[in-house]
Amino acid sequence: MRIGEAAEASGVSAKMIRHYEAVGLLPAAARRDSGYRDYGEGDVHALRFIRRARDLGFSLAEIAGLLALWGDRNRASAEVKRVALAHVEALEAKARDLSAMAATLRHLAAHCHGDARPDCPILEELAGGR
Amino acid sequence: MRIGEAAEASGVSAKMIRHYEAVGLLPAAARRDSGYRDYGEGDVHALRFIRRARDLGFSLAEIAGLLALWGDRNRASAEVKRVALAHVEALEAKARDLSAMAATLRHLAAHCHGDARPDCPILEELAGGR
DNA sequence: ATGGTGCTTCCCATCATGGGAAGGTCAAGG
DNA sequence: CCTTGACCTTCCCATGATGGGAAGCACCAT
Repeated sequence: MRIGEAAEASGVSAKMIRHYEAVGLLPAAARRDSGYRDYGEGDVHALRFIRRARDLGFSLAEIAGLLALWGDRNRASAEVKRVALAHVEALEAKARDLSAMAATLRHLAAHCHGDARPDCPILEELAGGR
Repeated sequence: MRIGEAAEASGVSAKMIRHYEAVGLLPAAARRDSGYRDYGEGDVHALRFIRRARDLGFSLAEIAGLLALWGDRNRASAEVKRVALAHVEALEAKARDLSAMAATLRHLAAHCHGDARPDCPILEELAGGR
């Protein structure tokens, strides 16, 4: 199938499919005489794999590792688990950071009148009001 | 003071100070005869304001708005509060997304033996194993 | 005057993604 | 047979915030 159909079938845009090939995440696709890229079911599976991994927040570098593990029948599941849990830690840390920012800001906003008056603890805090 | 001292005093790198000026977040700094940028206390206050806003996850575009509000003595605090709460929503949404990813992945990892055997529900899920 | 430190501008890289231009390919229909 | 339109190709540029590094100028202490 052509790249547009592979994109449709996998949920990865044609633009990104070409990009993944360019950065070496995917092997160079087969070509028709016309020069068009030609994909099979196996390629679509790999693309779906990548999309799901992206949906779980893995970077392309991490996905490259996961693809290698996926393709290695003798891999130890311990290795996969290690990569996954390291990523979980990173996700949770980032989530905590964002939640902390949100909490701080929500606290400041709670003390802001939010009316026509100009005084506002949010700006005062940003300006270094302590 | 020169840019290095302003960077030291504000916690914003010299590189970023120049960048903020280049993108219009800050007015062009005063210059000495030598061509060196010259900063005063007011500039350092603005830089600290930016750094604190960045620490709370505001984008440079949002900060531009906050700086304008900060400099407007007649602003209504309602406006500031509105911007802040919209940002809180965005932060919380992003935190939820990350937490959801982490939870999904942690769940998958919990069902992965994590030993020398090759079978692994994490890869199976990514491969679309349902 | 010399060395070292700090400043200047300019270009490049990151990471994942998309927009868009210029031009080639192919199938359907007049 | 030729046109039209949808699809493909490559290549360049942009995003957002930050940093690295090079080439060259300014300044200060020795």
